[in-house]
Amino acid sequence: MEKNLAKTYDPKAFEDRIYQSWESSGAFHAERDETKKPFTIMMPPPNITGQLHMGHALDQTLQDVLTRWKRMQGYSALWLPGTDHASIATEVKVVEKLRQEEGKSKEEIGRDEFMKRAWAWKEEFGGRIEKQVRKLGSSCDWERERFTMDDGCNKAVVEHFIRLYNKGLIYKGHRIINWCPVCGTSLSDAEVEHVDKNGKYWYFRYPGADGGEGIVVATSRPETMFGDVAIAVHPDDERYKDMVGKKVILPIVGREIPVIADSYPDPEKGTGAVKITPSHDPNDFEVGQRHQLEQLSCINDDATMNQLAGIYEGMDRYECRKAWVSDLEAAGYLVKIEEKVIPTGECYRCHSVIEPMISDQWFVAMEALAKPAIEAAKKGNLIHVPDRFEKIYLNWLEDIRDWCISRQLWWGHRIPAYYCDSCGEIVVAAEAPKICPKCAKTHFHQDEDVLDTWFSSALWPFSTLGWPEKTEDLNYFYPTDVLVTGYDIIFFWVVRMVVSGLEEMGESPFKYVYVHGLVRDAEGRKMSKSLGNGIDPLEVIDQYGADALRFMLLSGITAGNDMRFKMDKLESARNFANKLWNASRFVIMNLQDEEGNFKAMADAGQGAEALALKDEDKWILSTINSATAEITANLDKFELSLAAQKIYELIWNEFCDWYIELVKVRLYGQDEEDKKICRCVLVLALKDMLKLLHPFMPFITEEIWSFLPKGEGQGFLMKESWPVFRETLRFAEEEEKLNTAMEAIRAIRNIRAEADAAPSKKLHAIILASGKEAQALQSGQQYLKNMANIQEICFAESKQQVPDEVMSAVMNHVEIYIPLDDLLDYKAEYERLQKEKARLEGEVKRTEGKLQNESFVSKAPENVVGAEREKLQKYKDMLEKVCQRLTVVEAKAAK
RNA sequence: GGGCGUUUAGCUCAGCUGGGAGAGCAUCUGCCUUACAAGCAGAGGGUCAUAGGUUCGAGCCCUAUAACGCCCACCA
Repeated sequence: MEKNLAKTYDPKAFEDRIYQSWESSGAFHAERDETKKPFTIMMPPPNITGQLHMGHALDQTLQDVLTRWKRMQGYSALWLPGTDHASIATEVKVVEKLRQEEGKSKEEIGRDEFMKRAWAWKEEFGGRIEKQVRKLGSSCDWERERFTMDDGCNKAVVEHFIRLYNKGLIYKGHRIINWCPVCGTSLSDAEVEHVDKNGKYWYFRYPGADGGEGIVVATSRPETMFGDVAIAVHPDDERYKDMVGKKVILPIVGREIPVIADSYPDPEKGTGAVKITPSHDPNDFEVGQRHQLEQLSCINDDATMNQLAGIYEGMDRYECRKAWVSDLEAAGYLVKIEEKVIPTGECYRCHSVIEPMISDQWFVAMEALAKPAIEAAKKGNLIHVPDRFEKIYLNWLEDIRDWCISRQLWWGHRIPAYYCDSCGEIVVAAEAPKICPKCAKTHFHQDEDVLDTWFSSALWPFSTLGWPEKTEDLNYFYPTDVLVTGYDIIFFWVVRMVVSGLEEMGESPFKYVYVHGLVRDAEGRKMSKSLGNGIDPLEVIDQYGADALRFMLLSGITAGNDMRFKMDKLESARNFANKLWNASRFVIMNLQDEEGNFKAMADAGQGAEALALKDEDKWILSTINSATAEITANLDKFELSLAAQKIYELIWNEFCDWYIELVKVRLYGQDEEDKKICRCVLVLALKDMLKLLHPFMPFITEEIWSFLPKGEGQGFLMKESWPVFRETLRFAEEEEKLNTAMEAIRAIRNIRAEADAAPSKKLHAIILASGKEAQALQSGQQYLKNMANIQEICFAESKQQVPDEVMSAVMNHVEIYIPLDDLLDYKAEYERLQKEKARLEGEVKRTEGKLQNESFVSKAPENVVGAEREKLQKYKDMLEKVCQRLTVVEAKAAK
């Protein structure tokens, strides 16, 4: 067993091992514990077809940070994982596999056989993504893992369906829906993407049946003309007043159709006359209903033309369009062609053009269901982070249309509706009825269709906790606390979860919706398979470690905004891990003797306050203490990125750059009692920082933790308590003192660099100081000596004691002089002082201006005015000193 | 046609309730100093898109404009 960390940071050496030990010890499992408050997050279930991508990685990281943080805060934190059956996506893949491997279609093997293949697919690939999620370090409760098509979820889906049906909120309707001819199924409105495409308006003449001129109509879809049943004009349109009620002839086809008056046509658009095709256009469908028009379909489910298209039967819709237009043109019906951008609906899965079609489908009546969901957000029972997404959420709900939930697929939850073979009576029930309530016959067949994937996803926050049973889990963990997801599925998922949660549970399924953006590539493009610009999180983890990936994904992001994936950010995160690794190695080294046993430490049983702390000890403890408060406040406000940045600065800038360096001289010194205190503070500080960092970088912090001395009953870091701010660890005076010393150190280092004095060269310093600063530097002499490599410091009483041949720096109440003999570079100093003078003059001018402004003095808060006065004094003071020095240096530089 | 976001250092982005412009990377200069060169020390670099307004005070609030991006919308 190694006693200290390995020489180099190698995440591969421990990440998997640590994850396994967490999981096998049950550390992720959330118990119902009435002494604790629950904290619940439902993982958005990844598709079983999916591979882990960067979007998941971000999503997972955000959730894991929140879960680990709350768990450390003492909540019973449940993060429930699972996968989604992804009806269409999976079916497409299984069909494809079947075709490739066996050359068969799904119809050829039949429904039962197909379902077997699909389940086999699920078994094979469903587990893949779970392994990948583990790689990220996600601390979810695998013992409660669920699948949207497992028994419990199935039950919930059927129950929900039946309940809505019985309330009249689910109905079967013969309506126009979005049809994807390639996927071979209907789609909901949300599943249709709108794309602007270059197209045309063709203007055709429909001659009058009475031999008159008829009407010219523009259309972007000539191939639907076979389904035309009327021409509509606006009742107030003078041009067509006489035509209303008359008939026109459908060109070539010869069928007579009426001219009707309806408010739908816009006289400004096209010719003001619209051909009405109720079967292939949603607007025309409505017009058709208003006027009881026939519904003539001319396109088949696979987007070929049917017999209504006559000689074009069997042609693809676009082939037909071409031929039909040229035939119309030849026959003299084409009036003109106009280039036009046509808004087109595309299938969100396969991007083929949606065909509006009339068919029998199941719908959820949304209007009544939407109301409570709107209320929930308005009343603040549902809070969006950032809040602008509330508007998007509300807009969608306030303008909601009925949701088409049936899909002409096999993989999914089969609709629990049964039809009597004799009389056609519909019975909605969990199981096939024994006897028909209408005709008393006994043969039934189940509806062939399955439900929209999102119908089951909508139940996820409570179906996973056992609903419809009244389980203890449901009672304890519901409603959940936060839902974390990307803005791209607000409509598909978030809205529907809220709706069904309110309907079935009477409470919003979560209090907060944390919405994150997309992870784009370095050029800002969306990562996509077709572009091939995706970056595989697993490869990144392999190379840089999961901690680096997680930290990188959280750095510099804001809720709701997209981010770019940059390799240099990743390296920076990895470097940070490395920095922590080495600092920890240093700490551990100093705790141990040659055999690796822990040396004696001052007893910190009563806390750091009980120790004989030196100023720098108080400073670092105080700094960590206030950072703790800030980081916690950031997390409370979902400002994960700011929290991550603060812990980064704390570890690197404060602890590594200053505290470790300050304390080295003590560790290498002779005072054994003081060494004990040093070790103690180092461990205390490191432990607190590891805790603060743990939610962000769980692996490295856990690994380091395992090497540190632990108290009774201490095990995993992930089980430790989140640090809290302690009033007794606030040391304002020491902070001020150290800040003065640091400023002086920086000033001396600057002079050294300017004068090109080697870092190894010992220097002397003469300091002229007054007030608190004088005291701080007097008692902090050792800091300057160690940190700026000063051999001797002389505190002068007056300028007279300062030799001529020096370089200088001016601080508030402090002047530092460094004799440099041959290395003197007055020119450099002159330039620096000039700049400093200009800066100070600016500051003096600005503050003076403010203070001379009477309304500022009278209206601004007192403390602001006071601070401004102090600043003015300080700057004037410094400016005076700089000017004095400048006259000396100017003369020297001139020589 | 509506709505939203972004515009801050060369690049990628932070900037909490309005009170002296920040980080990472890149650049320049020194350093292999016994935790770390995946590092240390020092330095340079910004009219916070533009124009108005509110305010004692604006990167932040209001109005308008521009560029880029996104979402929603049933259009022939």
